[in-house]
Amino acid sequence: MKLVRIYQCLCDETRLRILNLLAQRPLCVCHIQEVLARSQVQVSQHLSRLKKDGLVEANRHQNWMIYSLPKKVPQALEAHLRCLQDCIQTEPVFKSDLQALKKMKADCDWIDEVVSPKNSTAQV
Amino acid sequence: MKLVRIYQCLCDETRLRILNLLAQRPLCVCHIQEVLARSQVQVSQHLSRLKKDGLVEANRHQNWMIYSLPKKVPQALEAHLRCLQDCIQTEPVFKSDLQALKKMKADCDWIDEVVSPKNSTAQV
DNA sequence: TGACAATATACGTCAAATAGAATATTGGTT
DNA sequence: AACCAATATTCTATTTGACGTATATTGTCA
Repeated sequence: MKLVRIYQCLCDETRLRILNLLAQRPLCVCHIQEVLARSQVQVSQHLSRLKKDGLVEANRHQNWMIYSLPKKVPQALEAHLRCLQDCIQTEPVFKSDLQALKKMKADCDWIDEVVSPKNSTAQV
Repeated sequence: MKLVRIYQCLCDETRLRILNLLAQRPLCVCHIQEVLARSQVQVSQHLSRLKKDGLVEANRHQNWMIYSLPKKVPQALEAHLRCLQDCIQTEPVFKSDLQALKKMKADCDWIDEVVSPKNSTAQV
């Protein structure tokens, strides 16, 4: 993957906010939409942009698309995502996004179950 | 400095190539122009873009503007520039730019003298 | 199957970024 | 002062990106 592509993905604040959220946990579109207070279309478009370049991956579960950071990414990308994580919390938007996310914890706990079920028969 | 600004600077390949060159040594516009085989205007415009956000600094020496990476940059920027440096050599363009630069070494050695003169009276 | 919920895609529009041409600026030289 | 070399700026055309509206897709459930 070309280096410049990474930066082209990261050069939009909405996408940075999305990645910041996904760095916490897998989420479905509606949760992201709610935290960012952006339209469904906008969130969806940014997500598909990120997916196109492999910065996120998507898995459908029933009606919901669960987006997450891929477990395994190219080395350059991994380095940059780590660097991003190191720097991002110094900015208020990102911090408050995480707080908003925490408040919704109950709403998205089921996702953790789906992604890494403790009991493999316990599917929703 | 806002994080997204950093990425907006880095999301253009020409600018990445410029930064890659400047990571080696201070250079004047005409050298960059030659290595990148881009027009004077284009190089100048990208440089002024980078300067606007503090990714490079400029010092005039006679007819020449000497561009260089600032010694001291904000922490987030520094982290990202380091990350960039770690990753950039895996791509052919950047590697060959450095080789082209080496071939011009003789042409730009005077810059090193100007930037950090061994003998302070030895100005061109 | 019909209706609904969650998400995606298509298309048009507007703003911002890029590149090129022409011109301006700055400093040195004669 | 006239001229030249190096670089910057302005103006304009073109491209690209973001966003909104409308619509399509996919899966669930009655």
